[in-house]
Formats: sequence, structure tokens, C-alpha cells
Amino acid sequence: MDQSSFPERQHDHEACIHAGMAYAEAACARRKQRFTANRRSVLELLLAGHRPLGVYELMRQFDWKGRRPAPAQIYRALEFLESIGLVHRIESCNAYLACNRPGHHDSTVFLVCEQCKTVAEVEAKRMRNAIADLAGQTGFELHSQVLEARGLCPDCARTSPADGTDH
Amino acid sequence: MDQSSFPERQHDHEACIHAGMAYAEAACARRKQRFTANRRSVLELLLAGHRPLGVYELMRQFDWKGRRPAPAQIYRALEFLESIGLVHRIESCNAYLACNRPGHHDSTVFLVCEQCKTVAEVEAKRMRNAIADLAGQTGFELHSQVLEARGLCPDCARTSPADGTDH
DNA sequence: ATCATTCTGTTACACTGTAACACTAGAGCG
DNA sequence: CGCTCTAGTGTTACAGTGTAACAGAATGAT
Repeated sequence: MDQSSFPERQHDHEACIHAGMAYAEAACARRKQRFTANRRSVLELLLAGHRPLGVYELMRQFDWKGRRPAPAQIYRALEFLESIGLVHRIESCNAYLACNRPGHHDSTVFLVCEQCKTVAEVEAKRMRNAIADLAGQTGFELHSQVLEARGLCPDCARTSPADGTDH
Repeated sequence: MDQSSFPERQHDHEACIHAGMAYAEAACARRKQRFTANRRSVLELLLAGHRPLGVYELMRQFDWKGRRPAPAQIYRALEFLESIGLVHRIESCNAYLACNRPGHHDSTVFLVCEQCKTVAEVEAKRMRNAIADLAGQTGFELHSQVLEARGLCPDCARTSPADGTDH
């Protein structure tokens, strides 16, 4: 139930969790970095949540022998996971999302639903290139791009019509 | 001194402050809203700062009979100024910027310098349209877009070369 | 075993943002 | 003019976001 036509709902969630974990293991092995329990837990929570999670949300969900980790703990894991391209910060939410297209991390626009908070990642390499060109023309040395669209996913748009009175 | 070729440094700062204030007066008159002392002060600070300012920065600069306003005070003014299109929140900085092209508010990409924190606003209507198309294709109901490029402005790029060892 | 490095656990603090409530200033009206 | 209604203010209090710093544990290299 609760399936729809919006991209990020059409997938096998279990499979995508496994794929994410496997990608992380591989990326760590390749770079000779450690995939520690801390990092593993945070990634698991993000993959399972499947939407942007704030740091306090992560802290609360972090089942850790009864105690709760401090923010720094979470931030370290997030920073690491971002560095290997598995997690994305959604700036307009102050929250973090497990990337479901690891590796394509840098050619994506995020469509953020303001109601149900789901995020779709859509291919947008051309847009990224266009911005790189724009920047280049002014002599700006581009490091990274933040491309986020905010609105309502198809499901929520249907449920709460924008404005009935558009006559 | 300190002039350069990057777009947002080529302007008469005094004139742009006056233009901003005048625009605000006009917009308020048109909408029958009040341009109160609180709102005026915040806008003046942002226009004078000419780069994104955080709320605490604004609070500290707010000269207010010796006392300091609470955050809510500032947020209210910011919310109002955003609503009339004179101020933009830069998501990737958690900070606010007085728009130097009031009215063109929605057809812009922000180039944020990670070193000196200046922000250039460059015309990008086509990019906005492209994203609107992308969203439309998936059935996403678009409300707003966050388009920010991060990197080094030409001045800072010159000062701190990206990487000498690029042979 | 030792040493250096990386990561963890922790404290403490600064910044960002919101809820709630009593109060004040203006606008509209009799 | 005074009354009332509303928008905006001044304030307290708190929740969430993010970083600095440091001691100690775990790992990897020799």
C-alpha cells in the first residue's frame, strides 16, 4: 500500500538499503577508511528513514545502550558519509538524506515535498553544466551547487489542491 | 579602493541603499502595509552590509537604545521583507541578503563566495524555467526554488589559488 | 609492545528558529 | 473625541542546529 507514481516511491526499499550499505563498505575499502559502528548506524537510520532527517531526530532514533549520543557524534558520521557521496545535506530543510543514486550525487536536483517531506532526486546534469557555465563567465571558481525545488509531490498536491478558487 | 570586476562590486552603494528603501516604501504603500521602525532598521542593516547576515549578527548591530532585540523581532522583520521581495534567505549560509534587484527576485542564481562571503546575483530565468519543466514532468507542484552556487569569487580565487599542484 | 593516527565519548557553548502572551500603536468608525 | 479591532512589538522561554576542545579508546604500522 501507499505506492504512487512519484519516482522515489517506486523502488524496493529493502534492496535500496542493502545497496547503500554495500556501496559504503566498498567505498571504505577502496579508500582504506573505516566503516565503524557509529557511521554504520547513522547510515542505516538515513536509509531506513528515506527522507531528510534532522540531527536531533537521528539522535533520538539512535538506539545506543539506552543513552543518546551528543550532536558531534552524529555530525562526524554525516560528514564522513557526505565525503564518500552517500549522504546529502538538504539545505532548505537543515537535514540529511541518504542518496539513492550513490555516485550520481553531483548531477541531481532535489524535489522536496513541503507536506510529506519526501524528496525525489531527478537527473539534471545539463542544469549543473549550465550553472557551471554561468559561473565561469563571471570568473567565479565553482565548488558546489545547491539545487532544490520546493513544493508538493503529486500525492500531496492531489490531497490538498493548491487553491480551489482559481476561477 | 577594493573595487573589482565581479558584478556585485560594480555599483554605487549609497544609491543602492536608497533604491532599496524607496522600493520598500512604495511596496508597503501599494499593499497598504506599514514600513515600521523595526522593519526599516533591519532592511538598512542588510542593505548596508551588502552580504548575507545571520540573525545574531543583525541583533548585535541593531542599535536600539542600548538594548538588544530578541530573535523573534528580527525574524518578523525578515519574514515581512521577504514577503515583499526585498530580502532573500541564502539557505546554504543560514543568512539573509538584501536583494539588489528587487522584483527580479525569482529569476536569479546566487553565487556565494565561501571566503569573503559576498554574493552575486546573476540572471537565470532559463534555469528557473528548466527546473519548472523538470518538476512539471514528474507531477510535482512547484512553489519555490533554491539555486545557489558555492565557491570563490574572482578576487578570492586569485588570492588563494585553488591548487598549485595541478600538473 | 610501542607509537602514531584515527575515531569516539563527552562537556560546553554559540547560533538558529519558534511558540506564546501581554502590551502598544494605528486605522476605522460612531 | 473615545472606542474597538487589528497588526505589530517586546519579552520569556525553549527546541533545534552546529562547533570547539580534550581526554581516552581502537586500530594500524613497525
